[in-house]
Parts: sequence; structure tokens; C-alpha cells
Amino acid sequence: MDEKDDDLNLSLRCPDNKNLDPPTPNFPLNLMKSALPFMHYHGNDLLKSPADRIAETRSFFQGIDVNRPVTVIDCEEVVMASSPNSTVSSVCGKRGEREENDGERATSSLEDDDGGDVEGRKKLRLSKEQAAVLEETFKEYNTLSPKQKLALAKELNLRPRQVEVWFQNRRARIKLKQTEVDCDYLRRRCEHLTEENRRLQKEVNDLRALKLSPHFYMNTNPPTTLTMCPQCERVAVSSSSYSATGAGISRQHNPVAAAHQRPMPMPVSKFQC
DNA sequence: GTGGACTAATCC
DNA sequence: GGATTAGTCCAC
Repeated sequence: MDEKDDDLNLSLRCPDNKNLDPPTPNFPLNLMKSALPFMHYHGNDLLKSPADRIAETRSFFQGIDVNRPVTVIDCEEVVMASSPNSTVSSVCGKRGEREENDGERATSSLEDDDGGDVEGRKKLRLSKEQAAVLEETFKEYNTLSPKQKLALAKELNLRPRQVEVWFQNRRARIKLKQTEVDCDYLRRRCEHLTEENRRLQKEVNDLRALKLSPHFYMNTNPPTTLTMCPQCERVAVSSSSYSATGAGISRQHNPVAAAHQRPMPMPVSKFQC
């Protein structure tokens, strides 16, 4: 068994850990463009790294009065981002309609009441900046309140529905990855326990063979006792007449005791001593 | 394979 | 009834 198993530190995420970061507090409700560090990627802003922008956004988010009323500047409005990486918001029409407007990717599109388009779905690729901000926000709030969603959508020039879908997918895929980690851990645990079971079975068989062995009944005065090592839980033979010279049970016929005496490399795991 | 988007089911 | 999840499609 790989000793790395000992380092397996499964941090099972509680499915409800979203509640650890309450979505609502400290989220920006002020949507004044002048206060939004990400709203304009013009001029010097383009020279800033995504990390700088994230830091700006973070400080911005944390500096907002949560109780201030929301100033929503038409969050459904789709504004073309100036960033060369920016893409137009996807459109949310029925499947089958989505191929109709391939040539119009760079234009804003008509939308229905829900912020969705009626022209058919287009594939959105988030810009690095958008993805970075979404990721950073997700680290703090893995679910968004409606106000948070609106604010973030406005900031990133996305539709609230897109932000919502992004968070849904993010949660789903993180959960999927966590499930894979869990499965891997359980598989290793199963292998470990199988191996442990095999070893114990062998010890049982050895002890049974020992019991049936003629040697077991020789020199039985004083009585031989089996004791279990509290550390490794292996059974050892002890007897007042036992000696390393073989007066008692020969180590050759007592593999358990022999194993205990021998400086055998012990399988190390957190389940064994 | 990744990730944005959708629908249906489920939860609260 | 709105929010979320599970499952899925499919553009890239």
C-alpha cells in the first residue's frame, strides 16, 4: 500500500457549505458605473492584470453598504465589451433555432423578458477577465443572491442568466470533481482494508495451524499465553519458559511471534500503528 | 474534453 | 413559485 495514503486528507465538502459564505452580506449593490472597477476596460485599465482587477473588485465588493438600495441600470442591457477577449452574450432561444444567427456573434441581440434571447443559443466564451472575476466571486460566494447576480452581471457585461448558469455549472462541476476524489479515496480505503483483511486471515490461519501443531502441546508447562500488542495489535506468544534459544515454541513455528520479533517493515497507515 | 446553456426534477 | 440540482446537449 502506498504510504501516500496516509496523506490523504479528504476534505469532504459539506454540500451545504454554500451557507458558510452567506450570499448577501458585503456584496455590492451600488451599480454606479464610476464605482465599478471592471466596467470600463479602456485606456490604462487595459494594462492592468486580471489579478489587479480582481483585487480592485474585491475591495470594491467589501466596501459596499449592503443596505443601500440597488441602483439597477437596466441590467438586461447588453453592452459590447471593449476588451478584445470579450464576447457577446449568448442567446437563449430554443434548440434548433440556435444556428440561425452565426454571422451575428458580434452584435447585441434581442432578448426576451427573462434576459434571454429569442434568436437562438450561441456559444459564449468568457474573457479571461470575466472568468477571473467569476472565479474570484465564486470563492467567496458559491451561490449568489439575486442582487449579487445582477451586480455581477452588470459589471461583467453579461446577462444575469449567464452569471446564474455559470454559477450553476461551477457548483455542479466542483461537486463532480469532489465526487471523483471521494471515489478515489474510498477505492484506496477498500484496497487497504482488503489487504488488512487478507493479512489478518493469514494470521488466523497461522494461529490455527499453530494450535494443531504437535509443538503446541510440547513444553506447555507453564502455560503459554497469547497476548496482543496494544500498539500493533498483533498476537504474540509469551511464556515464562519461552526463550530465544528455542526452549518454548520455536519461532519457526510461530510466524506471528517471529514477525513481531523481526524488524519487519510495517505497513504504515493511519489505521495501523 | 471543456464549459456555456438548456430542461426536468426536486427542494424549500 | 423561485432557486437549485441532475442530466444532457453541443459549440469550441
